[in-house]
Amino acid sequence: MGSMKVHQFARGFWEHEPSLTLGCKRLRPLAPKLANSETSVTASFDLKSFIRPESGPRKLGSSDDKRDSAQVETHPGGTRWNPTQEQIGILEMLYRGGMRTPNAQQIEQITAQLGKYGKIEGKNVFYWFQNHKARERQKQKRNSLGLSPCSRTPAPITTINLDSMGEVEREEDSPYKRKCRSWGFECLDDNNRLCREEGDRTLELFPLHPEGR
Amino acid sequence: MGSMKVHQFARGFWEHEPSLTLGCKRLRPLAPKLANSETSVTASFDLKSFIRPESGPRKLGSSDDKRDSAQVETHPGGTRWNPTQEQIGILEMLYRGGMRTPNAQQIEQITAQLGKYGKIEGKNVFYWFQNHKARERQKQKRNSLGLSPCSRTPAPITTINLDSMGEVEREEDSPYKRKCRSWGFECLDDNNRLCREEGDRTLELFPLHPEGR
DNA sequence: GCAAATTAATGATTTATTCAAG
DNA sequence: CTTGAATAAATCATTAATTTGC
Repeated sequence: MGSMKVHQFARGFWEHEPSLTLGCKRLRPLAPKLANSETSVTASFDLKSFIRPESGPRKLGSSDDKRDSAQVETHPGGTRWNPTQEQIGILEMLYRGGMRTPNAQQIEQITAQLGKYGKIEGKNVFYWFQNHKARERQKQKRNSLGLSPCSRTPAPITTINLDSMGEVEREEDSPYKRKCRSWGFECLDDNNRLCREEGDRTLELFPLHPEGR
Repeated sequence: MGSMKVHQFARGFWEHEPSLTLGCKRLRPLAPKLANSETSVTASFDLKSFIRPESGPRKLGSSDDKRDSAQVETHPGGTRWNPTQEQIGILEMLYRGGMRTPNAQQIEQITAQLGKYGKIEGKNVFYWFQNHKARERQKQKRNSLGLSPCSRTPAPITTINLDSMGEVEREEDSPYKRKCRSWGFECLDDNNRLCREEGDRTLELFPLHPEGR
């Protein structure tokens, strides 16, 4: 599958045909927007913003290329994460402690911790919370029909702190919290699948608003 | 904020009335504008429109970088992506070509291309496709009620290929395709916000299944 | 002719569903 | 059947465009 002789784009391929012939149906909301006639492209940000990281067209699998070295990362079975008892235990503990949607930092730490008990990636942690939350909710809903309608049992209070992890920051069920989940850098493996780099990064980017909204 | 919680709660109870939400909840009075089919870019606002050249140099030197200076419009604060005509044009072209859920590699390439016309990140591309697909679907559904019930107009066939990009691999509307979206590396900034590292990474992880599903 | 107020469009998140491995 | 993984639907939030009042 890795056939893509990807070679980045030929720089100015469409450069001269920005709007092409498709500028007729779903254009901007109401009126023309223009604003960015030429300036944006020549504006200099071009390189600047790119040299930031370590700019280096990584492998990108030109041909097969098996330089996987100690790439034992991939679990032997190569399928999905198979949590160990310890991992589940910790996760549930955190869940019971009130954690519902850990942020990046938390995920990072949790993953690091759980990593001691078996292979695991950040996304596994993320998904686990997502699924667990959802399923607990279903279960609860289901029970609410056969049990007292008011035993919500919000969640015990515990305030666990995963080692160096600060505190759990209860989150009740608060639907919609606009927490800015996010996207990390994405890469893909030999099978053209996306994967995730867990280590610590140079975090940055995303200037982000002062939060004061 | 708190009110939303109720909202969510209620949802659980009335879950059996999907259409209802459509009729009274957040129904947008919007009308499929599209009246302005073309309105070529006629420099009408001369200066006014010029005050938003932007294309923020998202460097983030990590140093003090407090030198907002030309704080004008360069969403240094990380506002949301504001696509340019060219970007939208290309995206729509790809969409019309059949692309619906680009994989990591595709997103990477598309982003690189679109980056020439303005700041953009991979997640923007991803989201764009998600939203566009969903909204096209809504629109279509809405129209199906007021128009001939069989004019599906599946979508033009084009087979565009983003330069070196193989082909688009039509994907019709196929709901659920188990394509393995993914997770990228995530990091967070000083405000504890998640952000994205764009550079190249040591891609790996994710053993993954042989695709044969 | 502008600028605040309104409104339509749409970017970004979160929750609900669905699929399938074990 | 349980549950990790992924996608679709719902919905929040922000911005551009349009109105409206002066």
